[in-house]
Amino acid sequence: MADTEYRDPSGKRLADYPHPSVAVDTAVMTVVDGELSVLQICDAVDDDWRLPGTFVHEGERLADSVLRSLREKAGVEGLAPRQLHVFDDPSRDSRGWVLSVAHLDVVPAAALTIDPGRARLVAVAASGAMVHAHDDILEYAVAQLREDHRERPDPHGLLAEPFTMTELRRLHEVVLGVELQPDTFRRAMVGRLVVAEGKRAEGPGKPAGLYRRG
Amino acid sequence: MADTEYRDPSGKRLADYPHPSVAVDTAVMTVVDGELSVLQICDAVDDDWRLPGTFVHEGERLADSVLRSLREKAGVEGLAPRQLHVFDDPSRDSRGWVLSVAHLDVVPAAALTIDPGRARLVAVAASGAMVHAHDDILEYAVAQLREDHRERPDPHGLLAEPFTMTELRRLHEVVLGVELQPDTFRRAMVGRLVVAEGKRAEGPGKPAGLYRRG
DNA sequence: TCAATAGTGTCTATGAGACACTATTAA
DNA sequence: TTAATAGTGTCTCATAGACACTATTGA
Repeated sequence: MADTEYRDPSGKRLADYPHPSVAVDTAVMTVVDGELSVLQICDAVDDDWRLPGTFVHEGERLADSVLRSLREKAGVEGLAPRQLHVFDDPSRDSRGWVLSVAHLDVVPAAALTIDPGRARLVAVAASGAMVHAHDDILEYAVAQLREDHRERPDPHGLLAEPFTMTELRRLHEVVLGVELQPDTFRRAMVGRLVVAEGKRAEGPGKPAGLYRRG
Repeated sequence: MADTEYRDPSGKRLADYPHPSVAVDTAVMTVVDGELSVLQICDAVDDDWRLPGTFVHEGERLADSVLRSLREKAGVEGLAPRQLHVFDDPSRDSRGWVLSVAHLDVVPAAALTIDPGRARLVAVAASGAMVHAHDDILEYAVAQLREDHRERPDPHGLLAEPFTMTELRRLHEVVLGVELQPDTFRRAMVGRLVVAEGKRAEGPGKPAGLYRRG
């Protein structure tokens, strides 16, 4: 793949330039126990909590680096990593010149099997400071997640289908961090959903209709 | 800055990992002659038109790499580069494993002095294919630019202050690629502008009031 | 005066929000 | 029946869009 004969106008080969280390760091987000939560791992070196990440391997796509880091560092199978931002402050990482490409991956809690020795899920509201400015990454991730949930119903498939309108609303309330009017929410979302068979009753009260994502 | 003693859990130093080349490629956008336009340079190697870019120098911030590449490759003084996306397809660049961090920089035409031997401004609508999938970068840039112009008046300062409401509307029409209703546009924007002194008449007709960005 | 451009009054359609009402179940 | 939850009818208010009107200039 690499054309080792390539030389730039000044005669230098690609390998003659100094190269940064390129890492991916990922905010794996989910909703569990009515809380918007993020996956943290315990850093083997610093014994600090941080977001899972890894250096990019040769010829690897960034999304594949993300999925590999989640498997190796947290024993978690990721889904669809999405680029957020490149953090490029040269003093950001004490190990040297590292560019970190922040990612967001949203995974239903049901698909996350957490090994307590390696990883934990922490509510975003309660998540303390992490190393290497990983809090900044979390901020980007939450902002992106909220943006996604403002228009579309359950855009990342956090709910098991079929789901009730109330379940969908509670999900959006948790992600957005605000209470939503049931009637307004229903009218905004019903056109973007498909009706599913059957009803579901949670305790007393009229059974709720069921929906699937469009 | 670099801690050369750092070793990861498997005993490898940072430098022992293979490293990608990291480049920045920038869509410098402006509006000239009523056209949304992009700066292209003529590639010295391939003799193809492309977006200006460079490899990132050691310890350099990405935004500084962008500004340097614009100075060196196009003789242009950039303003405020903004990250768009990392293009990471390993086969994207024939020279080898290159990650390209796409940027957008919006510069008023008045601040762009184009050396015809090195660079040119091309209307986006008429811009043909560029090398290394630089067309993808342009798509991201245009989408971002339109997003910015949907809410805020002249968000990147393309107009010289003070300006008339009609000048502002024509700018937004060019960027968004649609015609806008003068009255609706005025009412949407007037609250986000500050009134400036004086009037300006362009030919016959009532002289227009002047505004500045908030 | 007329032509041309700037700016406003106002009607209408749309949609968000709020509230009250109806609907359907368990106990 | 009552309590609880689901879902709808409808009023109000804010806003976008459209259109017509007024305002102010040069020729």
